Amino acid sequence: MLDQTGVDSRLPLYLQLRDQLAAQIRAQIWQPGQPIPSETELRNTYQVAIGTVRRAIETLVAEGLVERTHGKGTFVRKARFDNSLFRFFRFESADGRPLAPRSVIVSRKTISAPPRAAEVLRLKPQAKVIELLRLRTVDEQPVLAENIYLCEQRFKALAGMEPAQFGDLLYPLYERECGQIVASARETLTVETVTAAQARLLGLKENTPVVVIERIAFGSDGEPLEWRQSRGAASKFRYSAEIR
Amino acid sequence: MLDQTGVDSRLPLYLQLRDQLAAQIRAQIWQPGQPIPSETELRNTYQVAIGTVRRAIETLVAEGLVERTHGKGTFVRKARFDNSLFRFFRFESADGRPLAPRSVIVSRKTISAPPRAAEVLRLKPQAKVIELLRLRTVDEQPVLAENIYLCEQRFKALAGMEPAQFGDLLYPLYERECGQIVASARETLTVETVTAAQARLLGLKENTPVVVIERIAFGSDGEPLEWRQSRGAASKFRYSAEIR
DNA sequence: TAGTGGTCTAGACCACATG
DNA sequence: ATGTGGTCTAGACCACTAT
Repeated sequence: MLDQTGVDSRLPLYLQLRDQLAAQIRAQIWQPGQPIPSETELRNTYQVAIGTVRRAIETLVAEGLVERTHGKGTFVRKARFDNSLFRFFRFESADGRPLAPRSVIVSRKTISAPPRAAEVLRLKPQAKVIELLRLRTVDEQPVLAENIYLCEQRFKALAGMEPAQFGDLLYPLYERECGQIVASARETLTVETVTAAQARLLGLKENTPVVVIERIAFGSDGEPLEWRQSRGAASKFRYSAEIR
Repeated sequence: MLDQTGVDSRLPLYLQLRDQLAAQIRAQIWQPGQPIPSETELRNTYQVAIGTVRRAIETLVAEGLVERTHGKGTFVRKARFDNSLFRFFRFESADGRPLAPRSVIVSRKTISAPPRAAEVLRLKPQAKVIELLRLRTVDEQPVLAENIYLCEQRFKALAGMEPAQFGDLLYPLYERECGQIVASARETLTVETVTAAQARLLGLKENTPVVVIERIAFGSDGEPLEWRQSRGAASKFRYSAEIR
């Protein structure tokens, strides 16, 4: 029925099919923005009922891997998701024009994982991780300081590149250079007073309150890919969430 | 097919059925915690295919109105949702026991709606609203100050009651006394420094940073029911959210 | 063992997008 | 006109829960 490339045949059929499709998306066999085969085609190639195909695709839609449009088709979703952190800090230039945040990598090191990083990324205690310190600016003003941890295994390619070449957005970089696609994230917000080092980085007075956004970013298989802490002045912060 | 009590017959069948079922849940014909009729029963009474019944119920599940358990049935969900705001502030007593927050209504007035309240609750500019000021305490210590606005029409019953009788949780009260069930909410978080009045209420020093949680609570029909602003010391704050 | 929801089939027909 | 996804039917069979 389905060829058995690593799918668990104890799962319901529609989930086995979902896994097959997800695997092909992950393997970039169907490129982001491009359509996947139609329901009828999938029914033929996998020899299952059309309803089962639909169920599998509906699952992928719910997970955000694909998008459907009525008469057009089912398309692999581009990871537009990035930058979404940034919308939580509101910065408006005087004339209200939209402002593009810039990023500077302040440092990049390969170190053995701090205990908390290893725990969050589900690595062995002394596993290697890449640590990035990154500063995000708007109109030359520093606004966000970020500590980012990545599993060295998965993100080897970044250890060899010039940090200046990383560009302003990391998630497209992860996708392009390391084949790692961020699909979802969990964020935890707290407020603390700024440390001396961070006050210097951000150009804040000491004891200013800062918001800390701790983010764990997950791949479409649910594995944690990135652990990130972002700090910015609390006074410029705004965050929205839906409940239920 | 479906009897036409206010459902839009231009909608797909499964949505018409969803609306019918949702109406009966709202009308308390099926009580929270109790099962709704089985798929087969619904198929018979409404004369639609079983798949259509399933689709309608799946929609209700997604909206959080009912819960399904395999061999048991489909149950109207109890609004356990309450109290969820409170989990965003972490308070631990010295011995780590779980602490029940207490509530005190500091004031209750019926006033004509402030502009922002009217806007949020989608009322006419000078419509009457009930304004509650409420203080939440843990171990006798004040921790959260809340301003709450409710449409007077919908929540008439509260204008007549003794505020001391309200109890510690408002949402069950809304449900019991006014038949209003909160199904979802949108929260927006910001940080500001405390005003003198609130500093007094919360027992904080002036200029302490506080987190403001502005919440709009919606009924299952998507109508805004309550507008609430909660303020608490930023140092005791913790908030989690899933993205995508 | 009976009753419930969960999976799966094999279609028909409709609505939307595009050439 | 063709091809896509969206709705709907009328079942069969399986898995879970309770008695």
